[in-house]
Amino acid sequence: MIVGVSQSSGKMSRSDELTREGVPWNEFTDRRGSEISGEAEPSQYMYQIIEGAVRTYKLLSDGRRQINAFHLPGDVFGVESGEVNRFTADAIIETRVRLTGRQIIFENASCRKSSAMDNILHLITKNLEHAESHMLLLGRKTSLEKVAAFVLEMDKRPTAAGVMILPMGRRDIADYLGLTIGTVSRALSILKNRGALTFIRQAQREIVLRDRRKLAELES
Amino acid sequence: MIVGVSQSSGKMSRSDELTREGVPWNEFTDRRGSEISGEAEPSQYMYQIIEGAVRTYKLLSDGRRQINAFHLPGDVFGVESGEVNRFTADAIIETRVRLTGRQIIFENASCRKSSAMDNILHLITKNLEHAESHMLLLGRKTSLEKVAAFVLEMDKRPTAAGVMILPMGRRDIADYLGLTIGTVSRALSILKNRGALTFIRQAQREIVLRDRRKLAELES
DNA sequence: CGACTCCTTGACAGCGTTCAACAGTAGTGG
DNA sequence: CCACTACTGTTGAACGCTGTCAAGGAGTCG
Repeated sequence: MIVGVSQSSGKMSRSDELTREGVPWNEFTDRRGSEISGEAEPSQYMYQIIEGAVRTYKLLSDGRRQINAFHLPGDVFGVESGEVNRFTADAIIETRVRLTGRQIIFENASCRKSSAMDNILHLITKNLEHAESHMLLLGRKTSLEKVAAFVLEMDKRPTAAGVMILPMGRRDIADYLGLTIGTVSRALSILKNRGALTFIRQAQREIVLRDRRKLAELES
Repeated sequence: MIVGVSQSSGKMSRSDELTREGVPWNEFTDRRGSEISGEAEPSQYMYQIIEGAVRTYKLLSDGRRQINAFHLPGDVFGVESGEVNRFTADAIIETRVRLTGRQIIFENASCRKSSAMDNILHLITKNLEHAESHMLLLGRKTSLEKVAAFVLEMDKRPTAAGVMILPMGRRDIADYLGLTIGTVSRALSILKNRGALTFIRQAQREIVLRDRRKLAELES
């Protein structure tokens, strides 16, 4: 990681507000694939992504992996940890994050009284909400429904600007949806053949949604 | 629901401490199968279970169901809601719960400053932790691993006292694990045949764990 | 251009579902 | 207390969705 210094800026979302509580943030750049924080390590920091993409996941002993969430620019993660991290976080592509000690937030009396606590509660609640919908997806949706839901979810993210550029590969998508690479690939082909989306310039990670209505129906 | 009046009592767990903040709780009894709170309704209350069992779940439009969690005596749920409930909660068996308005907790200044906020954060964090492990289970474990994990999870609950008496039926277990009734039943039979557990007196909901080590190995 | 990784696609196998029959359990009323 | 009924759980057989394995194509980077 390369150390830098950050300054809060940009639009005021709920997560950005946290950065205005007079808390010092340090900025880092993580290379593609590098680990930001590891499962079962003491959790010291919370992170906000400036640029890039991060995946958080859990592993089974034999290597099976479940990605809990993808974090894109603006997202905050690590707030919800207890004493130790419950999952691993690493950079999918080159990523700039800024971080701050968690105890600064939780032990600082002025923070507790301020709206910072509301923001933290809001962030954690959002996480929980996402986790609960994702359980429904993992437990009860078909592969086609899962992939349609994934595409629509990514479409709602700030990345979207006409063309959707996915930072993650098929392996990551599969581990997020509880599928295999092959099934993800097949489902995307089906969606393409049905006219719900198209790929750009033969690059499989650049997608244009052609029929959000059809996708929403397929999501179930 | 039948109205009653409650008084805090019993051992002091993290969730019990919340009941000692001078907050008024009302007590209710819910009959088997009755809905306690519905998805998308405004969320007004948080609940603690005194006796019985509650399931919280989400539904797809065609009736497919995913149970997020089972709540047993002592458990608190509903703290984590935002403006509206994100899931439905109903009683699996006859259940006594006590409830209190959520805004009393969140808007009361004395509560905010006190340890009540720590307890709330702790409860929500526990929920999130459970949701994340459950995603790993739903997305990446086999049917046998899922059922073994379920049995071990229930074994850790206060219900356990030599014999484990499951309040929920096979349908609920299936919808919790992302399986069907048949698969759950088959997996339990396999565990029984392998000597990992036994049923009591032909009652399929009373289980004795014979080999927790073997179950733990099968879990993953 | 060459080597590597990533993605797609096909053939096949297998796990879990579906459907159905049966058995065991519980609930109800005579 | 028993008979009747409805519900719940078990088990078998066949199907199908998704996984597995492999080959080949496309993209990327040196």
